[in-house]
Amino acid sequence: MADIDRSLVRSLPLFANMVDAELDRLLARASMRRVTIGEAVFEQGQKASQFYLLLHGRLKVTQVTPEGQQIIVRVVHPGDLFGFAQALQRDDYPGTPIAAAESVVMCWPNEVWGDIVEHNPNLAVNAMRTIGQRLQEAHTRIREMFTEEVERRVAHAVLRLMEQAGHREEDGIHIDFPLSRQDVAELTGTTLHTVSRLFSAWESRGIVKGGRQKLLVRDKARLEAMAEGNAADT
Amino acid sequence: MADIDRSLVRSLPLFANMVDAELDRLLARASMRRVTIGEAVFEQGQKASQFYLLLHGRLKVTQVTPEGQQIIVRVVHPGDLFGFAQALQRDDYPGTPIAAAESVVMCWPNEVWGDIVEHNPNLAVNAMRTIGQRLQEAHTRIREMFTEEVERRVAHAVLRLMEQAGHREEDGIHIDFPLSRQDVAELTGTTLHTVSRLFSAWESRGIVKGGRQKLLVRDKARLEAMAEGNAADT
DNA sequence: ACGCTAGTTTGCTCAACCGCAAGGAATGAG
DNA sequence: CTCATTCCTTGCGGTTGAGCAAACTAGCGT
Repeated sequence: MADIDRSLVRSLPLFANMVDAELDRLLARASMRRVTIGEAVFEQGQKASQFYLLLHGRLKVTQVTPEGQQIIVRVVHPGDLFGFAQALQRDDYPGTPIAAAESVVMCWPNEVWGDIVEHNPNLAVNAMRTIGQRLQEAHTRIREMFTEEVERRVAHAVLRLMEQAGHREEDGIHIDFPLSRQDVAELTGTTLHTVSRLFSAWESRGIVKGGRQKLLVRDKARLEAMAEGNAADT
Repeated sequence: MADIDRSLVRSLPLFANMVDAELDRLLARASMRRVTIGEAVFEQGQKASQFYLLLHGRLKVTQVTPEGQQIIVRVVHPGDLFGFAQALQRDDYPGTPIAAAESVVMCWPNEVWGDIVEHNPNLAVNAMRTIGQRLQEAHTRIREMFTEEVERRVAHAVLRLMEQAGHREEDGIHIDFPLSRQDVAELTGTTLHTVSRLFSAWESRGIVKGGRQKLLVRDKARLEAMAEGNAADT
C-alpha cells in the first residue's frame, strides 16, 4: 500500500502530542477510501471490524427506527473519529454514515485500537475527550428537544452547523455542504414541511437565504436572539 | 482516614481486571460521603475538583435551562461513575446530581484520574466503554424523542427504570426508589399532568399500579407491546 | 433544448399535548 | 389528632406542529 503522508493528519488535535515515529507507525497500518455522495461508509447493524477518521468531506450519521423513520444522529466533520464501535463495547455499528459531500476517510482494523491505547495513553485520553464532548452535545440536544419549541431548535441546529461547517462569503456565512430541508428536519426532529415554512419566514425577514440544498446565514445576531428565545418580531 | 474495604468495589465491572494491590492504592486515596434525600452531591456549573462513584442509593442528574426549566439528564445507579468532568475536557460540572434515595458516594481528587490512566490503561478502557454506553443511551433517547409519541416514550422510560432499578415483588416489579410523576415527566420531556393521565389510564387497564412516589409494573409484556407501538386496546 | 427527477413551497385540517385551574389524598410535623 | 405540605388527579380550552395533498422549480442527463 502506498505510504500515507504524515502531513495529512499532523494538524489534527487528536494526534497533537504524538511523536513522528509513532504517527508513521500508525499511518502504515491505515488504509484510505473515497466515498461519493449518497454512499454509506458502512451500514447500521453491520459487524464492526474497523474504525474510521474523516479526512475530508462531510458525513451524516443516520439511524433508522424499527418503523422506518430516519433521523440524523450527528454530522461528522473533517478530523472526527467515527465508527469506533468496539471501544463502546459493541460489535456492530449503531448507525450508518452517509456522505453528504465527496469525502475521504481513513480506517484501521479494530486490533490497532488496543495497541494505540497501550502504547500511547495520550491518544486514548484525547479519544475519550472526543467522546465526552459528543456526550455533552447529545445531552444538549436532549435538553433542547425537551424544552424548546421547533423554531428555536432549528435555529440552534443551524447555528451549530454554521460554527462547524460555515464558510464566510460576501453576503453571509454559507454552510459548506449540500444540506436539504429534509436533513435539517431529521436533525431537529421535525418534518421537512415545518423546516421549509420556517426558512421561508426567516428569509422574508432577511435572516437567512435558502436555496436548493443550500443555506446562507445573513444575520447571525438575529438568529442567535431567536435561538435564545427572544421573541423575534419585525 | 479510615481504610475502605476492597470488597465494596471489587464486584464492580469497572474494576474487574485490576489487581488487588493497585485497587488498594486507589482506595487509599478515596473518600466517602453519605448523601441524604434531596441533597446535591455537587452543583451544576461548580468547578469540578473531584470525580465520583455511586456505591449505594440512587441519584438523578438534573440540568436547568436558562429559562429555569428543569430536566433529568440521567439516573445514576450503584456502580456508576459520575462527575468526571475533567475527563471530558471541561472544568465545571455540567449537571447537578441529587439523591433520590439515601446514597453513599466515593470520590477522588481530579489528579488521581491522570495517574489511573497512566498506570492502568485497562481502567481507562473500561471508563471509555462506560461513556460509550452512555452516549448510546443518549442517542436512543434522542431517537425516541424525535420519533415517538409521549405514551411510548413514557413506556420506554418506565421499562428502562424497571431493568435498572426493578425489584421483584409478589404482584409485580417495583421500582426501587422514590419516583414522582414529576420525575418521570422530566425524564421523558412532558408534563406531570400528562404522565399522571397516562398512569391512570394504564392502571385502569391493569398494566401498572401507581402510588405516591411509587410505581409497580404488573404486566411487563403489555407495557413492552405499548413501547413498541402496538396499539394497546382492551 | 427538453423532459424528468428530486427537492421545495404552501395551504388546509386535525389531533396530541401543554397550560391553567381546582380539588383530592397521603405523609409528616407538632 | 390536627394541620400543613407535598404530591397526585382530572377537566377544559388553545396552540403547535404533524399529516396530507398539490403545485412549483432547479438542475441533471440525453
